Order: sequence, then structure tokens, then C-alpha cells
Amino acid sequence: MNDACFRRIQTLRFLPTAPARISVSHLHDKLTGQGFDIDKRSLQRDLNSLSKLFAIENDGNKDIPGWYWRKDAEKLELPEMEPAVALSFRMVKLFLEKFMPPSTLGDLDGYFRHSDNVLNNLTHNHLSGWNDKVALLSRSQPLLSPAIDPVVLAETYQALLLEKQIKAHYQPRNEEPRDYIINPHGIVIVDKIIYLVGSLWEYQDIKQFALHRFISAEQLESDMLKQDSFNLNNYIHAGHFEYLVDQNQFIELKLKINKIIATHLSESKLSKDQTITRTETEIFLEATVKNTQQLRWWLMGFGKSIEIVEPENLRKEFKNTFKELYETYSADSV
Amino acid sequence: MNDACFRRIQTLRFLPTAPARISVSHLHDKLTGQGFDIDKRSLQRDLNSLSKLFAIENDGNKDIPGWYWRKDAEKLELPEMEPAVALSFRMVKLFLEKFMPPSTLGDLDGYFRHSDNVLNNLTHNHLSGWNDKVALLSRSQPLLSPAIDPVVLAETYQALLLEKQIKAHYQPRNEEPRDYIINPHGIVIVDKIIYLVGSLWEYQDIKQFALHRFISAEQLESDMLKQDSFNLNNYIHAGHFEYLVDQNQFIELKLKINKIIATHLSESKLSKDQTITRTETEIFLEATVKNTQQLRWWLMGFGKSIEIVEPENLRKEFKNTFKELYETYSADSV
DNA sequence: CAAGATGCGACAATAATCGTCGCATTTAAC
DNA sequence: GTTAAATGCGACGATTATTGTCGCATCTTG
Repeated sequence: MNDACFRRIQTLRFLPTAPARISVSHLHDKLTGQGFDIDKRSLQRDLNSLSKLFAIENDGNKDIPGWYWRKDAEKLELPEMEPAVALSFRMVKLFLEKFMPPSTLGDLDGYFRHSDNVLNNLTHNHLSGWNDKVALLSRSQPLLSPAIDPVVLAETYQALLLEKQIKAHYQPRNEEPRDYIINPHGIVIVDKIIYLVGSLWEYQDIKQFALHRFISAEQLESDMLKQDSFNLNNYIHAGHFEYLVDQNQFIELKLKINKIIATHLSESKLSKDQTITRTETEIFLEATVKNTQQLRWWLMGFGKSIEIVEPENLRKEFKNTFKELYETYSADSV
Repeated sequence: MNDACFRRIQTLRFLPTAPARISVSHLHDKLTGQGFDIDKRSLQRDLNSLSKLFAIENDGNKDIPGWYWRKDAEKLELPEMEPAVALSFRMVKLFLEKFMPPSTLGDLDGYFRHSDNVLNNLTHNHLSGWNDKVALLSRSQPLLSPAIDPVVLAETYQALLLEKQIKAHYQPRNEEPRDYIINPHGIVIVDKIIYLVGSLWEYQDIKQFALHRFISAEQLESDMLKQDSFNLNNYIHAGHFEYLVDQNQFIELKLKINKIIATHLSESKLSKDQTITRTETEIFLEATVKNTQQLRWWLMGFGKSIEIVEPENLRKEFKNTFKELYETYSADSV
């Protein structure tokens, strides 16, 4: 009964976004596969009438004739995005812009634009929009992220997912560009740099390739050479990214902190077992935390505002660091 | 011609997600407003047949009769989410889980589930899924974020967008819970804490309310008391969150760095004009950066790995800090 | 230039959609 | 308890849209 309508919605779902395209015949096969017993002619008619209502096009008399969604097509969602969700998207965007490589965000642009539309429709009568209503602060120093070719990003993602090999033209640091065949094992984002973790040709050893140093990349049809023994998390924890994390080693941290930091840390806790004790003049914080490099960066960042009391060896470590630093800064005649 | 199909899609768009619902009459008004000249009876028929194809329901003979999308309805997107986009969502989720309050993420859950579906359909024949293929590392110390009541979050967002007042039961620090009427001016996320910035009752002074300390919140029908002079960014830059940023004050930073950090910073630059110079034994970095608190935290975090050469006053500032710290750590007999 | 694929106009048969009416049920007000 | 208004739904005939088929024009490929 409602078959025609449902078929058209399915038709719209099968259409890819530009620059990909699908021929009427291929589309017809897919629909037939879904159980829609329909003539090709009807499909043509459907597409023509749908193109008047939606942002779909065909590319006339090109080599590979086909239909597709226009690149700038506005997203249609069922059910429609709710205002609160749209505001969440807004926040996420603010957030990601600060911390993630923008190339990763390009893919989500359609969603951000759509959330903007939802918010605009909601508040179109309000002069002050939602733009000035949300802000984001963070302890992190903003760093610029290198540009990644969108094609490289897309091909890499696809090859990774489909477990195919990648043919790449890569620019190593301080060397001439080279051609590689890479077996993609994983992707690691380190602050604002995206690394592809993989092996070359038929070799077993694992290497890292920064995505922004790819001049070009292309997913091949050949399957990648898998290594059963490889595991991305193990690889990272083995220290290949200098972010040493010993998942099992915890330490009992005890800090002397000031009032402001006590307030902050009582809201965002270091651990579930965190306790804060106040004496007449001092405030102490105790918590069980992982013994990581991140912890050291974080503790060090507070400068004078905190003092490490326990564990003893961490205190000594910091004491020596400060001693060396003071000497460095004193010795120089700069 | 294709009117019926398009009307049904629009009908689906007008349906809210549970627990909200819309009556057939109201829906009919909306469709009429969009130019669909159709009988109510037809709308009823449409809804009945659509409910066989999509996750929509009506709630029988309740007080407020109405149709709605089921809470667990799978998202339908036109055009369909592409695999690369789905992988981006995967990364974003990984990322946000580390840095954003989870409450903010609840709203986006439908999108994450949908991206998982897309990835699963793509790789269902591959044993090793995409789970182990993406990882994320960061300098930041993971902190726990306080739980926020989803209802509080939703009501606050909505009131903020619609510029309505909020009736709240709030738990101030170290005090008994109180009832407030809040005029919502903006939302600020500070690391993992979400603050509502607003004024109380008919007063003008701006206050901050941590969302996780709301016991309950409810959007009122009354319009908020707006203050034309208020601007969220100005408010933040006035130092109300202790993240002082002087947008206009730049400094010429000169650092002595080691090889590892030189590598990192040559990829993620501090500024566009950043230069790295190497002598036989030393590496220097120069860049024009904003004179912020974040910069100090960041520089401090590196500990022994960097040395501030210029500007002179920043160097002195750090020298004194290290001196004090060394003395603190030496004096104590802990 | 021929073979095959594709797009599309036309047309009649078919299938659905639609508006209307009547009746049953529910809700809210008095 | 009763009434008025609102809602849901089955039935039916008129209307409208959809569909398969055929033929012709166009384009691509070898």
C-alpha cells in the first residue's frame, strides 16, 4: 500500500554523496535486492520527481552516468534533531575546533550545519542568537595543527576499515618523498597529529606515518597483510608514542594545595577515592592515580600552587627537577 | 505528483521523539501551514501505514493523545552517513569521553549508535572490528567529571535557547539547598565542569551556577530579564573564570628546547610565525604567542625539557617560581 | 558504424489515494 | 449523569497517481 513512498525513501538512502555516484541500473539492482519489484522506468521517474524535492542530481551525459546527493545537500534526519541535541553539537564543535585536527571535522560539517539550522529556526525571532551563549575554557595551550589533504584522510579511513592496502606518496622528515605500500593497522591521534600505524609491503615491522606528511594516498584493491599478534593498545603502551602509561601501576598521591585548586579538584576529582583534608593553615589532597607521564605534566603545570608530599620518590623527582631548573636559570647570564 | 510521498516524509519530520508527542490535529495544522491541503482522515491513514514501516507509535487512549518516535528509534539520515564520517564520529566519541562531561554526550548517543551501525554493516565480515583500530593520546591528565541530571541539562539548554527563566533548586557549596529563579545568560564549559551564567530574580549582578549542583531545574514560561550590556566573552575575559586571556597582548617567546620537543613542535606549531633554529649543541624556538595563563601552565608542564630565554620578565617569573619551589621542597622535613 | 546501454515521451490499464459520511468511543464541563 | 466537542476508524465511489510496455533518440564503446 505505502510501498511507493517507502521505496522512494530507500532510493534516497542508496544514493551516495558527491563525488560518488550510482547508475540507475545499479540502483535498480539494489532495490530489487531489497525486494522492490519495480521497473527501471519507474525508478527513472522516481529519481526525476525526487530531484525536484531533494538536493539530488544526475550528471547528464558523462562517462559514468549516475545520480548523487549534492555536496552541499542539507541533511535530513528522521526523527528531526532536537534543539538540545543541536546545542550539544554546537558545544562539541567549539570543543573539537580547539583540540582536534580540523581535517577530522570536515566530515562532520554536514551535522554542524544542520544543528545551526535547527538553532536558527528555533531562535529566528530572537536577536541575540545562540552564538554568544556558549563558551569553552581549558587549561590547554592552543597549538596549530598541520593541514591534511581530505582525499588522503578519506582514502586512509576507508582502507583501514576495509583492511585494504594503501599506495602512498609520503614525505619523510628530512628526506625526499617516497612511494610506499602500507598495510594499515590503526590510527592514533596524538594531541593534534594523526598517525597511521602500519607495516610496509610484505614486512612485519610496524611504523608510524603522520597523515599530514602524505602527499597522496590511494586505497588499493589488495587485502592488507594482517598480523595476528598486533594490537594497537599494546603497541601504544609499549611506549611507541612517548606517552608511557603503565596501566597497572598506581600510586598513592598526596598533595598540599591551595584553596582555589581545592575548589576545582573537589568538582573534577582526580580519582573516586580522592579525599581533601583541611587543617588550620593547610589543605591536603589524597588520591590513588595512575603513574603516568600525563600526571607529571599536569602536576608540573601547577607550579607554586601545589606541593607533592607523597610518594617520596615523586617528591624527590620534582625536587631535583626544580633544583636543576633553578640552577639552569641562575647560571646563564642571559 | 509526488506530493503524497513528500507529505509523508514531512509528517515524519514533524513527529517529536518520545516522551514528547503531537496530536493528529496539531500535526494537521502544521502540514496545512506547509501548504499540504489534505484531510485529517488521510493524515490518520498516513500515520497508521507509516507506523508499520518506521519506529513511530501512538499512545492509544491517554489524556494527551499523540504520535511520537520511539525513544530507541534508529536514526534515518538522508543522505546516509558515509563510512569515513562514521569513523570520524568514532574518534570524536573517544575524544569527548575523555574531555567532556558525559551528560553533554548523552544527547549525541543516537548519532554514535548510528555510526556504529554503519561501521558494523561495513565490516561485519571482518573479525577484527574497528574497535581496535583507533586510539587517542593526549597530554592532559584525565579527571573525573561530576554527574549532571539529564533533566536539568535539557531544561537549562531549552531555557537558554528560548530565553526563558529557570526555576531551580540549587545546592550551593557549604550551604543548604535553595530555590532560585535564574535568568540564563550563557553556558561556559571549564574543563569538565559546566557552568550556567545568569542573574537571579530581578537583580542585575551576574552569578555562576555549576550544573552538577542543581538538584532540579525547570524552564518557566516567563521571559528572562535580558541585559543589553552583557556579553559572555567580555564576562569571561574580565577574569571571572580565572582563565585570564588578554586578547591583545602578544609576547615574543624564545625557548631553548630539546630534540624531541623540537620534533613535536615542528608538527604542531605554537604560531604561524614560529621558527626553529639549530646551533651545534642547542635548539631554539621563537614564536609570537598570546600572554595567557594557559601558556604558563603549558610551559611549566615541560619541566626540564625547555628553558625560557625571552621575554626577560617571563624568564624571571619562572626563575623565581623554581627558586621558591626548590626552597619549599628543601625546607620541609617531610 | 553497429551493438548495447541509457533516457524519456506517450498511453492505457491498474492500483492507490482521497474526501465524505456515519458511527463508536473518549474527554471535559456542567 | 448528560451533553457537546473531539477523536478514531470502517466503508465507498470518484479521482488521481503510478506502473509496464513500446518506440525512438542519444550516447558510448569497440
